[in-house]
Amino acid sequence: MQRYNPSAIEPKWQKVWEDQKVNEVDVDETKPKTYVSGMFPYPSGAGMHTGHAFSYSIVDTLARFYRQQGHNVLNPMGWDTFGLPAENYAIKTGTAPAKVTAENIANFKKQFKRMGVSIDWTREINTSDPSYYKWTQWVFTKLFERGLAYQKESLQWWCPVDKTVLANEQVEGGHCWRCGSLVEKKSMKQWFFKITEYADSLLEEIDGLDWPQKIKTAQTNWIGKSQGAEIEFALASGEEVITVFSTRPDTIFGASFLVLAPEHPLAKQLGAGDFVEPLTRYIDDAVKKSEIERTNDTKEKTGVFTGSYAINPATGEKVPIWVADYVLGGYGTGAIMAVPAHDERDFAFAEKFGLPVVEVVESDKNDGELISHGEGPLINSGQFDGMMSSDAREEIVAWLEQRQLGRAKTTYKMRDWLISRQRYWGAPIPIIHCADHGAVAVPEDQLPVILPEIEDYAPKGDGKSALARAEDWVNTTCPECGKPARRETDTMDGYACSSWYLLRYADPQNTERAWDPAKVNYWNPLDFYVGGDHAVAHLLYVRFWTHVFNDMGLVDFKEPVKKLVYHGYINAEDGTKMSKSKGNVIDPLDVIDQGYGADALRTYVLFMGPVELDAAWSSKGIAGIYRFLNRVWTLVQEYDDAVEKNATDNDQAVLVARHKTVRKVTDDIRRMSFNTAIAGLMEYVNELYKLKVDGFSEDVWRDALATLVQLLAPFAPHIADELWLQLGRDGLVQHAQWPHWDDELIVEDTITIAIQVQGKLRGEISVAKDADPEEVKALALQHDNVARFVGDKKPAKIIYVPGRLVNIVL
RNA sequence: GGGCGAGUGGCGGAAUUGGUAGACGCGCUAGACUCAAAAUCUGGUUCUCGCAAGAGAGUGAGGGUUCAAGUCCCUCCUCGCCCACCA
Repeated sequence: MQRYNPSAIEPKWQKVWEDQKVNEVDVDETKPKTYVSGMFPYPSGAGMHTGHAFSYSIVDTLARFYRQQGHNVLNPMGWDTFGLPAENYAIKTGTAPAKVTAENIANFKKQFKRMGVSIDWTREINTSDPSYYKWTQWVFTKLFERGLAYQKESLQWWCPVDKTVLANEQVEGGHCWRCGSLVEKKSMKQWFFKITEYADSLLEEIDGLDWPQKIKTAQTNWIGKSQGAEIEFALASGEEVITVFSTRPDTIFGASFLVLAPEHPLAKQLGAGDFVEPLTRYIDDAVKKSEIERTNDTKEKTGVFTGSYAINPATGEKVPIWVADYVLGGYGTGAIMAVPAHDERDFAFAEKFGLPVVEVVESDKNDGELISHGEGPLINSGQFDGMMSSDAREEIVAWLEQRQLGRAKTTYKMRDWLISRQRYWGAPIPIIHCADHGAVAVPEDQLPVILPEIEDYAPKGDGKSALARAEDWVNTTCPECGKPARRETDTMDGYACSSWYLLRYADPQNTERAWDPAKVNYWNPLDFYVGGDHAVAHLLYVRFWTHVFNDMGLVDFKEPVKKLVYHGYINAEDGTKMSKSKGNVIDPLDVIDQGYGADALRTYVLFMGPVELDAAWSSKGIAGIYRFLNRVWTLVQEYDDAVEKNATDNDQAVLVARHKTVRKVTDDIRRMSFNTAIAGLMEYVNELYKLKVDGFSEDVWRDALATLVQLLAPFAPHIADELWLQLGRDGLVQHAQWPHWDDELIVEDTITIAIQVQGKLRGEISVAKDADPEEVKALALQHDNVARFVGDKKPAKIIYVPGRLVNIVL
């Protein structure tokens, strides 16, 4: 009898799969397709970690499950290689990022292969390879043509350590998402993608996505659509007009002052008399501070009076204009009408500076509440008195519109996507700046704009990438007029590269175009996208690009991903995050090498708990899974023992257990409940061990074991193919038909019915599966313990839930 | 402050439509095998009382709907995550 030895069988089967090219696929209209992918990894020098092991165990289990179901399954892999770690390493050591990246990829690939993941490696892509970024650049030029890529001078988040600008999504609580340093505001000319033009389209499609609610909510909040009105307040002196944005135009009669953001273009000009000096000082101070610093201490409001007044267009009264940093320059119009009676922030400000508070909505305030923001009938609002505030919103906007003092307006929190990076290791922005023609896109036949090799990768903090110093490369000619011109020296945000790779997998070697629509429309959109990160950034950008491609007629669908499987993190044994400094990192390759093998690792990470939850690694836990695989192994080795006895008494029980397990495992995998699917397999194995003692007929036993192997294969593919061979089956498990079950067979002839008296369990009886309800009720009343509780009383009602229980109500 | 989740044994968790709470695993424990240990196998394991049969309690707290509630409704507490002066 052989012992279970994963380190012997796993490399053997990995080689068989590779030699037989079993995972290489092509368009095949005769089969249902399934396209599954994890979010492609950044191949760091540290190699694969438990998060990768978890993600790709989910991906591969789905891939193998649907393959066994007869689907044509695309399970590709690629590398998200542009980015700061490789460049920082290059700056430190002088090694070209491309070289380090190639080494890291080789290492990652080897590690993934040792996991036994069923990847079609002929489709491997690498975002920093010119054959890939040629098409990233091509997409850029298409967006540029459509006015969706544009340049503008603006205040931007700037990371002083990484010496680059950052997108809003890359600033976390005022700190750089990469290095953690405090970010600053800096005014620069930058490239943007006009994602705001797609705000409504992206919002509309969210509802229909089969994605976790928390991700959908996060995206909805990020887009942050709010409907309101722009209202014009004329200055009391002079021609100028201040436009404010409000979602509560119904409260305009209560607007007792205006507040401008320090960045507002009129803020300084409004200074009058003695107020000029403190106003200027306040504005200069506030603008220097980052937005985050300003918003960090939310408690205490600060601000200064400008000395100027505006006219409330509803009341005609003079209202003072203040400047305060609680109003943000970048949202709405950068100016608000303050309605202190119905807004907490305005109230706090009014209270501190002694400004008037006018109630205009009547409502029941709870004890201790000074203001209300609920709905109610208007008061102190002229001709609108008595109207419900919710109705007044439209009426008042219409009234203002008529007098040309305002209009309905929708605003979004989302800003355009800033994509230029003053760094070397990224896809060059394919633009040439010409003195006569301005920014000109590089024509398709001149793509890719190859990232040149240079000596010194370090940015010098002058707001330009190291590319600016590659004079030979920078100097070129204008595609329009042929005169000398200069290349754009910024590179693209890495998120641009990852916004279309899911399409490239469908047609990865195409040199004529980014993809063949026929192939993409066959494979895409993804059926399953697996990851545990990028709730808004990547997952919003990839949606944005796909919406654009749909508008351009390049793809037949708007949404790139049907089902998003968003998984949790695997923490260290003590429940804290794994980190090198704490020394509590589990290396999945070590786990394999310790002798547990890839099958145990894969099965264990899926058994730990529901995929969406965080879980703590347990060395005892993986040992338990190894024990389980060992039991499966041994069960097959003892095949002859069980068959020799050739008894048939247990055949029916084995059959029932088998069909039950097929149903449970199939259902559970379909609903992503891998932990319970594995638990079901354990139950089945325990049951077979018990039944094995008495033996069975050979064909029943053989089917029981073959089914076990098939159901186990998505989780533990190596042991499955090995045992499949031992059982004398042909070929690989993945080429066999997934087992079927028969609902009729699952119900045993005799079933156990629970008996309750007044809802409390008092006993059990066994009845035939098709027993007559009246008969079951009578039997229930005869049960000794039940009779004791019923006593002399006559049951008022007897409820029978077929196949489950009887409840006797007294 | 806003939004979204979640609270079940010693631990991770299960209970898919309101129908026997605690599947499965870990741990613990008793036994078998062994000179012994490991490995393996078999049994037990929510708490309290009881030799047992069984009884009582029990899914964060309190109330409600129902023959029946972990599941539905209301009030509250705690924790986690995301966003956060967005007018």
